[in-house]
Amino acid sequence: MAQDLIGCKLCTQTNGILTSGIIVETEVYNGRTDKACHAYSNKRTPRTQIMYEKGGIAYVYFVYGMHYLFNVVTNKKEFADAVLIRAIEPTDGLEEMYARRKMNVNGKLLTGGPARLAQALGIDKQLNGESLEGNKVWIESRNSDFEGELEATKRIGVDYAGEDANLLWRFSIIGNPFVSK
DNA sequence: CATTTGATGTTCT
DNA sequence: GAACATCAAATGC
Repeated sequence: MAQDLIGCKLCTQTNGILTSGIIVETEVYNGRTDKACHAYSNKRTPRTQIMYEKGGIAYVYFVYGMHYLFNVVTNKKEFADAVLIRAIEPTDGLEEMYARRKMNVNGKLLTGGPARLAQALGIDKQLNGESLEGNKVWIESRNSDFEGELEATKRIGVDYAGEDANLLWRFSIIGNPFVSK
């Protein structure tokens, strides 16, 4: 799923304004075997509950006191798996993204990074649990002429997860300028 | 350039 | 009370 999502277009629409971007970097989280997952060992808390729903909805959570991160819930009901969207390449609604990010130039600082893309797309906890088939947030299929080449690397910021920190569960398009380094 | 540090609040123990 | 799937500004070369 994480590999298939790359090249697809993530879209949001709030107050009638469309903003979107092509997904260029993702990470996998597995709720049964992965110490880096909030739902590791099938842990259920008010926060993780949303990951146990049937796939096709958003999991949005807050970290470091100031950032929202956007994930796609991917598995069957009761199987808490998710894919974190780490970077997108902006396509629609550039002006709105500049305003939300308080910036005025396109580049990796606009949407390269999980908290940056969430801010650019206007994603916050109100979208937690939202269907990805609705009209607030959705994902469009990859273009048939998509030619990006993927690489698998270690996940970012999960050193606390012991050996699971070494899993090659981060996927990105080789050479894409919006991918974090 | 690289590295450090401060901002900030929700979640879980 | 500690940890946290981060970022940007400030510092040190």
